[in-house]
Amino acid sequence: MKPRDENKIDQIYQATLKQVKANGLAGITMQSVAREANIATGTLYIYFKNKEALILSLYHVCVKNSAGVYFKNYDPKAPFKVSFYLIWSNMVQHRISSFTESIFMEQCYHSPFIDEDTRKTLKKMFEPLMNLIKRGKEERLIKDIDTFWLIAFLIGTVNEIAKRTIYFNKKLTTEILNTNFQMCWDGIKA
Amino acid sequence: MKPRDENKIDQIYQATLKQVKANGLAGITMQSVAREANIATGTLYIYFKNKEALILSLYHVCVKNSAGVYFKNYDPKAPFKVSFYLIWSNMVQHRISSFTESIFMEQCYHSPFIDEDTRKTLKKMFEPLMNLIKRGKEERLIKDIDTFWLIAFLIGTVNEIAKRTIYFNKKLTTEILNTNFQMCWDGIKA
DNA sequence: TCATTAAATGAATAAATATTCATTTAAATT
DNA sequence: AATTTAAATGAATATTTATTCATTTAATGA
Repeated sequence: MKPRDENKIDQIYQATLKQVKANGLAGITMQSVAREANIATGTLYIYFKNKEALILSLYHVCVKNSAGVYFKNYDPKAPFKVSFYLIWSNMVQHRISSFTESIFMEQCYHSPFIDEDTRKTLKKMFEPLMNLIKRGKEERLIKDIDTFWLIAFLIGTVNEIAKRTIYFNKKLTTEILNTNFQMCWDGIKA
Repeated sequence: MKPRDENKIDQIYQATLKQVKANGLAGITMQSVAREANIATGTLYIYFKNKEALILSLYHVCVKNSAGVYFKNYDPKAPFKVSFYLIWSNMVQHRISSFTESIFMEQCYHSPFIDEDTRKTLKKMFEPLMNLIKRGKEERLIKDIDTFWLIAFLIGTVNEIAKRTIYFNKKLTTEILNTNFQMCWDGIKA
């Protein structure tokens, strides 16, 4: 018997991301995804039940991917600021290197494809970061502000740096990264 | 002769925004917009040539609306920090009170509807803010960092505060607003 | 009041898009 | 090499959605 080409799923995912980046979630069609992936339209339906399943499945893969990367090399025993810098910079770098995934996730968030439950799983992704922030407050290193707003502050800066790096075609040197981190740190430090 | 109901255009805009908030740009159809606006599908085509024209036209209205509000009550002769707080808080408040517009604009940005030129008009909107930032640097009140990244920092925080206020159904009290401003200010101050 | 004119309607049609399926292809097993 | 099995194909079909248009409605001015 003929086995599945296990590369194909990733090929389809990549094609979908590319299409979403170019035309938005509103712009993708099953034919355009198939064309981009160099496969027949019907083949999509061997790997995914329908369009919704494809999008949803890709969404979950993207969420999973991010979560892992954010905490790469994270050592909970390292000093607070070291850990904080690591995670902050992981987030910035991942959002830049996986920018199409980020856009895709953002667009999914307000779409008929993602339901309320799916939305909630996103929250769990940030639990280790929440714990780190709490630790920073306990150690009196950062401001005694509701963790919710401290994280809002972080995520906001991270997102916008990534967006602008891509849209305005900037090269994010270590110097620029550190300058941006400095603003962020000064914002939250006690 | 029967005159046009001049309220109708706004009615259509509001219906479109409501639909986009609920289902994303990928989820709207001319029939769903018409239903939401309590008019017949055909009536949409009296006011707009086609779907693309409707979306594009609404996009321009939204951009125009934001630009004005951000600089409401702005007095260039006021002290820097006063002006800065005013504009920052105008931005936060406008993004919250016009959240559907914000989502819509964000989604349009990556869609087949908006072209490169249209995208550029967004940049002009922030020119007065750029000038204020430059003044702050000249007065040595804020860090000597590329205005581009200072603005990225601001916009990032503003966007995320607005998003979270809405998504997590928070009440943005003056106290919380000021706490958030403090982080932002500490981040950019010299 | 009546005639005129354009708005408004919504069913009908056109166009775009998702999905299916009969057929072909190719890997694996005998 | 022949057989089996599922993948792959892409044209055909089903479905959804955009757009049109013959008809009705209502505001205006003669």
